Amino acid sequence: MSIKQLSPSADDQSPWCSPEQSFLYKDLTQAHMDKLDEIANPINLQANDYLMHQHSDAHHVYNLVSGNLLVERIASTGRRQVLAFLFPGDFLGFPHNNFFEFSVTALTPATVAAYHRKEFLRLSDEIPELKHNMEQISSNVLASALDQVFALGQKKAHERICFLLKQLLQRQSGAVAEDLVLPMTRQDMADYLGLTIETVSRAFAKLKNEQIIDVHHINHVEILNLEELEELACAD
Amino acid sequence: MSIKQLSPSADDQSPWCSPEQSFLYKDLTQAHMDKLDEIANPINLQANDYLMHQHSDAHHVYNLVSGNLLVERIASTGRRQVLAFLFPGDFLGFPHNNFFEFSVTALTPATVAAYHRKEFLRLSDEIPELKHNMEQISSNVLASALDQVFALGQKKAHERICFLLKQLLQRQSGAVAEDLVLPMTRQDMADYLGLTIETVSRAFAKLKNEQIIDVHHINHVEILNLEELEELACAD
DNA sequence: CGGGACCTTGAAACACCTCAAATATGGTGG
DNA sequence: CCACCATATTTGAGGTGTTTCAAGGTCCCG
Repeated sequence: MSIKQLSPSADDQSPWCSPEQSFLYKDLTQAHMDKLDEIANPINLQANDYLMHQHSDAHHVYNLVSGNLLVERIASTGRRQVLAFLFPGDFLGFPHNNFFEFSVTALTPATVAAYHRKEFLRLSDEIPELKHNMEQISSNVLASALDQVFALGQKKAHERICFLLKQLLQRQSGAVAEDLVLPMTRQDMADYLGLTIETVSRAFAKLKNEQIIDVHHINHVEILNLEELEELACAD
Repeated sequence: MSIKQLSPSADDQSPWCSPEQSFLYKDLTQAHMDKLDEIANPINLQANDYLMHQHSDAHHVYNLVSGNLLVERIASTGRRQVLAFLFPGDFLGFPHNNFFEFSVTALTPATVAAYHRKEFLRLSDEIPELKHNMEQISSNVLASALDQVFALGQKKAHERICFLLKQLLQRQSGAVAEDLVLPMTRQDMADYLGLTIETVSRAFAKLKNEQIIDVHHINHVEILNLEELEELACAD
């Protein structure tokens, strides 16, 4: 099955995943995009489906086409840390690790392009721009992880919530301050930010009370005071 | 000045930084090691010297030869997060980031090999084994960052201390359970683990009281019960 | 309309933080 | 070698933020 069958567009000249959406495709020629598409296998996930499990062999790498994913690590004690939320265009799976030290699950129905790791590596050796994009992506992933370390180490509960909201606003394509969609549950946010679900809930109440946000619907938030939110979020 | 002048060995056939010590040199031929050495510039640091400052241009990448370094990020609010402790053989500086989003300072007198970023990249394009080592190093750095996220998000104070001690025991070459050296201050540990200095001190007291460690000297610890320490440290 | 999952709110407990003081450490000059 | 100083660390008491436990409310879907 060709990956192109997933594309809403019937135009065979355009890649199924546009370069505007995905960092992976940045600066690639049409011919190179086609080569990538040739080795791509589409995977459709329902909400709560697992794309991969912790400690599994890393036979594939992935690119998220649509929907939202969650990356988590669960300890033997049952404690759960959410490591990342993924958005369309995000790349997943480090090609130089033989194992995935995390699980990945779908928050919403999602479509993922899967590449055999070896084929992908061969292609990235062949296409310098692709290799370069991979290096940039690795850099960005590390930067995100370090931002999370800073947030968990230094910020208070309501600041961590602002950190998350700011991140969602930046990374959700098409997100606007008037209607920010939260694709994850309060528990997911809590496990991402190193808090409990109750603390997350109280932090939302506090931010609402301070007129920084308004919660229109459980998963729809309006940013009323973006400046103040960023002030609270950053601290760097 | 040749980097070899730093080597305690007068043997010009052996690299100044041995492959046993440094991941960067893994599987490199003698000729390739020599090429690396040719573009290396030695830097000597005293304790508390800065190797680089946050937001500075990344003109170089580095390899730590001797001594211990600390990687930190300081927010505009003054809050400080220690991102990593570095040991001999550790690589530093992502070649695909144009800026350093952290500062690096010496905990002890240290020697660092500096490489011009562009020359280093040229060489890594030329030597596949070097490129491969870089990819492995990037993977390992990310893995460490994710471990830290888990620790900060999910672990209690004394568990975080165990996490740090276990890490030091693994990464300090030549470290033994009978005499583990702590090259950093309590404040550094606190800022690494997202705690205060007092909490770190009390966590040490608790672990000592429970006969898991013994504090021979401020910076010299004996691990009395490694199994229990790892049990507390891990939780994954 | 009913049931289950998710979310919010309240009260009490706890871990960690803050502030303050005491103690220990390491370096320096006599 | 010792006294002295600045700095780092420990310890104590009290306060705060977060968690825990429990109850009540909301939303969604059949």
